[in-house]
Amino acid sequence: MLSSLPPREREIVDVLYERGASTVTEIGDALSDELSGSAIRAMLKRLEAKGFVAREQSDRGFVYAPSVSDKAARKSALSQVVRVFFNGSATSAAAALLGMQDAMSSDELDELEKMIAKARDGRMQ
Amino acid sequence: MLSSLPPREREIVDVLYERGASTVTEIGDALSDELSGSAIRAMLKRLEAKGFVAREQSDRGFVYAPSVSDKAARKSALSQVVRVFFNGSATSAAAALLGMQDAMSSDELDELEKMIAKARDGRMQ
DNA sequence: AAGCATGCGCTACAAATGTAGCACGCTACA
DNA sequence: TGTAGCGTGCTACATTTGTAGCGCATGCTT
Repeated sequence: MLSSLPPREREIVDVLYERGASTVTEIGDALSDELSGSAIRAMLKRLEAKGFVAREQSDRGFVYAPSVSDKAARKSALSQVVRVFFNGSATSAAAALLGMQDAMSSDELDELEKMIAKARDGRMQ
Repeated sequence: MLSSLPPREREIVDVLYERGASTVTEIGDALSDELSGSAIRAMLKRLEAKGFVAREQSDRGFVYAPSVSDKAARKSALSQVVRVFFNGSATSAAAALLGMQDAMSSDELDELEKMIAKARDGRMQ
């Protein structure tokens, strides 16, 4: 569970999910505040020990990536917000999403309607 | 920002958002693992100092509640997942919500469609 | 070849977190 | 009226986090 991580470690895996596999330098750039390379490396080491990130050699040096699949992490994160803030109702959460500033484009709304229709079909039989 | 909290503190405010104002005992019951009352109180004290929870007297003793409005916290939490896991696309997030196990009831789907129509209207003019 | 910049791991250490224990006051009830 | 129990606050302490510094390799530049 990502939420079991201390804030800084959490921030770093977030960056990793956001940008995909990254080097220490890239992570440093992505972080909100300046942070020494060795500090970041120490974090990554702990995260690796805990099994949240994996690293591998590349031509740019070591790159780090989340070791929990995007899919699983997404699902877990969503369930968490739904449970905590929306009383377990995925619908309410979706509704809130609709209401956010960066409101969706018409195309996106279309697509969403399609998905709803599909969900309805699945439910029918 | 809730994500700046250490795991245990975070867990406690989550409980508070989930159940609303609660006593120390209730919080203890809601937590996944057994935890001494004084431990919980110490957490709450820190959370209070940081401005994340407020407490007030009630007939059942002190009750603690989040001091950041549900609305703001919700929004912030959603933005966070959308940014980190859905590349900033609220639509993708909503789609993922549709696909979750606790899939929605027909009624809920209906309601969601209404909301979409409404969003579309808002966008039109 | 000497010097310089990078990227790395290790270690150390201050600060924050997570937890338990103790002592107090206020019930309630034998 | 003692005494058992609960909720509270304080303090102390082990562990974990967050960060910087050092020294080592590697590769590039002149």
